[in-house]
Formats: sequence, structure tokens, C-alpha cells
Amino acid sequence: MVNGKSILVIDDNPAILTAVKICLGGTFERTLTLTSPDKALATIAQEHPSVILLDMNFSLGVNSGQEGMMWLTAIHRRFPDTPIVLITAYADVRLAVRALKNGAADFVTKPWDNDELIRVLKDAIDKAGEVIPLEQLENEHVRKVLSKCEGNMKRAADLLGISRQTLYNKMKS
Amino acid sequence: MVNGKSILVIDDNPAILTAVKICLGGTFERTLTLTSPDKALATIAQEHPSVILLDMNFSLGVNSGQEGMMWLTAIHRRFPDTPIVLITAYADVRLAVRALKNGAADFVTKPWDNDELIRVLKDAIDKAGEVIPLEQLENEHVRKVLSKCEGNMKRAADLLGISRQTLYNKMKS
DNA sequence: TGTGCTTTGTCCAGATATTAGACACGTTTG
DNA sequence: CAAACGTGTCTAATATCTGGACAAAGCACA
Repeated sequence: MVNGKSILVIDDNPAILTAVKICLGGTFERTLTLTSPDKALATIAQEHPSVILLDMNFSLGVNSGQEGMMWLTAIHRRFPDTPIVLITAYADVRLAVRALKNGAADFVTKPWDNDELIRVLKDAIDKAGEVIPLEQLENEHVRKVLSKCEGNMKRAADLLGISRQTLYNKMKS
Repeated sequence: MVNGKSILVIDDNPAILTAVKICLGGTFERTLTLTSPDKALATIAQEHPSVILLDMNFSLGVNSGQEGMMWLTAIHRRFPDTPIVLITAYADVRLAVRALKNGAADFVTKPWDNDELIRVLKDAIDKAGEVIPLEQLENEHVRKVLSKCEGNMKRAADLLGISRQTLYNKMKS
């Protein structure tokens, strides 16, 4: 966990798994693979991969992506800190949108571009690693709510669950 | 602003504009339209629409969506509280992903389904209207960081920019 | 196995922030 | 106009945050 990044790739096609493994070998210290998401949760719990690359289409013939979406939500709920990048052969905008709304870090389509895949995975890890100081988070949220209330400090304070004076103080700084 | 929701539709095709206007007439109290995003910022500042429906492809022949993406970021930066739903004729997954990452509330493709469009727009408004109390936001963030630090409270407190004891207190509640 | 370094849980006392309440004043609204 | 509402400001009690300290526990590594 000190510095070497690891990745867990889940795809039911062993050929893809091999290809990805070779492609990512130079980037990640360890590349774990699974041909089925069944044991994904256990594997993640044990190995703590830095990022997960999850194929959306399992159970041959079912290409709606329901399967992958289900696993995405399951994994994301269990490990909200581990970024999940989805990959699918069926470029479906609606699916991609739904995936991102369900917590996916990114969404790429097959056939993929190696460099782009690596960039996407790195970005996902970087973004997941960022930690926003509490005060900054607070300030940003306060400003957002205040602007939504069109400057009405009383209402904003109310919505935020703090007193009006406290909101004053927070604005000064 | 009390209850009647308004929408601003930006599309360079007047026919689409008319179609959308009719489709949304029963849902929104006011439907504003623009055939070019040039005056979008001014219009938004003046009219405060509840949601914006923005077409991605202006300047005929340029279909990469760059134009729309530019306007998305510009509008989103200026009015972060106003949800922006993108619409495009060119179903491009990569574009959709980038749009969502750039702050779009949703992404739909032409031809659209009226009911779905209305649902998406309503969702966008609802989501934008939600206000999370400051304490809840704080707690969620603290727990996230703490789990990312694998329970190491000293490091978590450090990353959060608070003292270790304060983190203790926050955990108790 | 032992030695250092880090982390933990707990305490303290001073500094800072938050709170409810109050007040005069300006603005909105019916 | 009058009532209701928001603002800016103040106070005093309360709560929270902070740095510092301490022994004990955990861990890394020779």
C-alpha cells in the first residue's frame, strides 16, 4: 500500500484478461484478474486494489449491462473508496450515464486504446486519493447553499442546520 | 421562484425548439428558448431558469461537441446551482462521460423520448434542490477519509486539517 | 528478542466558535 | 399602511477545538 499501485480486472473473456494484463504490466505493480465477479467482494476485501476495471457484460447473451451495473453498485457500496472503471463492448450512452451516476469513476468502450485506458485508470486512482480538508469542503458547501438561497442568509443557515451568526462568521473567513 | 419551474432550452434548430416547447409546456410554467448560446449567460442571470437543456452541436458541421462542452463549462462555472442537461444527436459515450465529469446533470440523445426527457429534467431539478446539512456533509466526509486511512486516526485528522481529538469527538456523535 | 518509532486513548486548560435571545432598522408583501 | 420578514449587531452562556502532555499499546526491523 505504500506506493505500488495494484489493479483488479474483472472480465469473463480470458483473452481480454490476458491482453489487459500485458498492457498494464508496466503501470501497475500487481494485476489481479477474475473471470467472474462472484468473488469480487472477497478479493477486494483481501487485496485492496487501487482501482477496479469491471466489464459490464457477463452471462453471455445478456448485453443490457444489468449484470455489470449490479456489481458496480454492490462493489461501490461495499468499497466506496475504491474507484471502479467500467468497460463495455456496447457503447450505450444511457448505460454510461447511469453507470457514472451509480458511482463509476469512468467508462470506456471496447476496443480500447491502451494509452487512454492507462490514463483513465491513473486519473481514477489520483482522484480517489485526493482528500479535501474539512474546512474547504465546508466553505464550498456553504457558498453553494448561500448562492442557491440567493443570498438569503437566514434561509441558508436554516438549510445548513447552523445558526445565522455562525453563517456570518463563516463568510468573513 | 416559489413553485413554478422554468426551463431554458438552447438549440440552434428552431424546429427542435418548437417541439421541445410543446413537449414541455405542460410541465414547466415557463419555457425560454435560445437559438444560440451567445446570450445564455445574460439570459440565465436575468431569468434564473430552474434547469437548462443545452444542445451540444452548434456551428454546423462541427459535431465534436466541443462547442457545447465549452458552453457547459462556462455556464456551469457561472451558475453552479443551475442543473444543465445536455442533448445531442451524436451518441458518443466519451462525450457523455466528459460532459458528466464537467458538471452536466444528465445527458440525453436525439431522438428523445418525451416522458424520459421530462423525467430527466425533473430529476435534475430535484437533485439540484437538495441541500445537505453541514453536519451531515461533514460526517460523511470524515467517515470516508477515515476509511481511506484504514482507521489511522492521526493521519485522517491530519488530512482533514483538524486535530486528533476533534476527530475523536466527531466519531462519538 | 529487544529497541525505537508511531499510534492510541485520555486528560488538561486556554482559546475559539456556536448558540439563543434581543434590539433597531430596512425591505417586502398583502 | 401595517404586519411579517430579513439584516446587522451585540451579549452571555455553552460547547468545541486546540496544542501539549502522558502511559500504554502496536509495529518495524535489526
